Amino acid sequence: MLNKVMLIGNLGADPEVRYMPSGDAITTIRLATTRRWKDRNSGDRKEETEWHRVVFFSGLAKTAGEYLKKGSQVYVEGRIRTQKWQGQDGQDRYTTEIVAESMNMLGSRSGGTANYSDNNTPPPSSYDQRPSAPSSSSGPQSAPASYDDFDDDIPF
Amino acid sequence: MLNKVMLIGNLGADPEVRYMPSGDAITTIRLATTRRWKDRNSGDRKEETEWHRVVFFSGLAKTAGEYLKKGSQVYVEGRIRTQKWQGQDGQDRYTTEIVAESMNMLGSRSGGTANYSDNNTPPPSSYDQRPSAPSSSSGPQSAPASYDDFDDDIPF
Amino acid sequence: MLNKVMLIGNLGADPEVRYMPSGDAITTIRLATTRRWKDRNSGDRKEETEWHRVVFFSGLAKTAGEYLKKGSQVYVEGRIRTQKWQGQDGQDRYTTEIVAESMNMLGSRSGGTANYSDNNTPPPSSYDQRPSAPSSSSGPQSAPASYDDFDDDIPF
Amino acid sequence: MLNKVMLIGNLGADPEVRYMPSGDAITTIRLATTRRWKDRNSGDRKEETEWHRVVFFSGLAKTAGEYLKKGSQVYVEGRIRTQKWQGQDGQDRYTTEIVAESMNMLGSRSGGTANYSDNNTPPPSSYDQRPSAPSSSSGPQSAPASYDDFDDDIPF
DNA sequence: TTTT
DNA sequence: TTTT
Repeated sequence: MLNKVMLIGNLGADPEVRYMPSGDAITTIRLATTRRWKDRNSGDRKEETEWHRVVFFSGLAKTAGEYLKKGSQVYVEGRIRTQKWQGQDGQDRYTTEIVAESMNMLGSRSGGTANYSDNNTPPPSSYDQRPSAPSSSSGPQSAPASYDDFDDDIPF
Repeated sequence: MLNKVMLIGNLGADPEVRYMPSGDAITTIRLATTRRWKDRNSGDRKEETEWHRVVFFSGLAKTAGEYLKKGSQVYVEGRIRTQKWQGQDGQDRYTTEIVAESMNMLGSRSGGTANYSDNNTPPPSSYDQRPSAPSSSSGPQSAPASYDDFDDDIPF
Repeated sequence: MLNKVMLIGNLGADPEVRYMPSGDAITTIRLATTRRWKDRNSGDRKEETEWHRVVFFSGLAKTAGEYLKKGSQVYVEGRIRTQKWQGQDGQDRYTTEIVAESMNMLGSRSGGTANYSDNNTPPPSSYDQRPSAPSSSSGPQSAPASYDDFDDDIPF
Repeated sequence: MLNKVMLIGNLGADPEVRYMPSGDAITTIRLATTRRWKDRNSGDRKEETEWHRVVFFSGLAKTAGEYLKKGSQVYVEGRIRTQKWQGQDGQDRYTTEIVAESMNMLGSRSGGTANYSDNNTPPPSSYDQRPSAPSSSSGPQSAPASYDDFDDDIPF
């Protein structure tokens, strides 16, 4: 019942943003996580880089598309999803990806706004997707990417 | 920016349920997690049990209060919170607890309804708190503990 | 740098155990995690089951092969790994799996030994893989499945 | 049985390093995690900072003591531990802390060696504690802080 | 006491 | 393809 993925890594390229007929954004990134270890016998340092396809929906997609870029370090939390599709040869293929449920930009101490676009929007340091909440960022060209549209108020 | 706790353990006692003036429930449990290891030198088996105070709010509180009981095995995800208070001697004291953000009852394959109260409500196997959503379970004595009141629909 | 997966689910079939030339076991399971939610518009209950291929090595493989079976509920922690291979048509294919780093059998209070094989070995409730430690449980037919072969002693 | 904590935060002060009679280091940090949300009714932005006491042992303690400093952003994984002690008034007191099991320095792209001490040691970007392995980095002034002393080799 |  |  639990299907949770937590990644900290760097983007191999700028995000790709697509749009749904509804106007909702879908953003995809390629995220590298590198594991380092010493070989048990030889003592050699080894490393292995794993590339993850991460998909963001709704408000998260907008934020990811705006603030992430090639090289960014990011924390992503989400779930694993494997999708089945048909190759041109008619055979089944499977693609596994991470559906992001929240993200956090990391290491943004150094630059401040310099890491982000040319306006002076405060950078999103934390964002939690709340798919059920009404998409409050109404209308085109609303205020730049409020990255915390939803309430999180817990009594007491 | 990340403050996440994940526990799998058993309740040491039945949940305690309190009510706010607003009528919202607040449920508290004591959860045991046991770590087992072998002593490096002696080779002896060792074990250590840690007790956690876990607090549930809103809809989660209702569910936890209804379905959990002494001995139940449960997965809890949440965050750490330390609260300061004053002892009678005027000195500062600190209490650390886990604020639950979601939970999952475990091991409920065997019994089905037997693990729960006397009605034949299907047991809640997964529940995600969405504090911002309106508390839809309207009115007293509504249908027994809808444990997934909120939408989670993600486009595509 | 972080690549972490946490799953709680049930096995869709008995584990498959293979052996390396070295004699080490490699165990593979198919694990189902089910997500439930309500459709935002229709209000309908929905659910989606995701199947994960989980691979265990070394001591973990032995334990998983011995104690897990079809239907078992288990907690698995590990990392995502995608492997590339060639189809018969010469095209690249990718398979994503979870490399297990620790596991926990769940819900085994109720049943006790009934959930396990015919001897009265206590069930493994927690196991941490320590790949670097020597595989101490040497020889055939050693004491039944010591599931915690390695030291975890932390000073103080 | 699972007792896992994952934190990403910033150090409020330089680490404190103590030494055991055995010579092993024990390092303690204060780590801030900040949660931000919007008030449900007023719509006001709110934030709350939680301070965590994190304790590192063995090799991890050495690394944490050497490379972390006030303001550093770090990922810490560990477990919750509550210790009981007696106040001067003879009453029981409890202190909850996080026992670190691994850590990762974050956001160190910008600075490179500038974030670290005056030698040109490569910064530790990932470190996993393996308490059971022999503390191989023996002797004073050994090669500067090998942050991955232990083997992690997993057979295919 | 950190950080954004 | 990223990063250290």
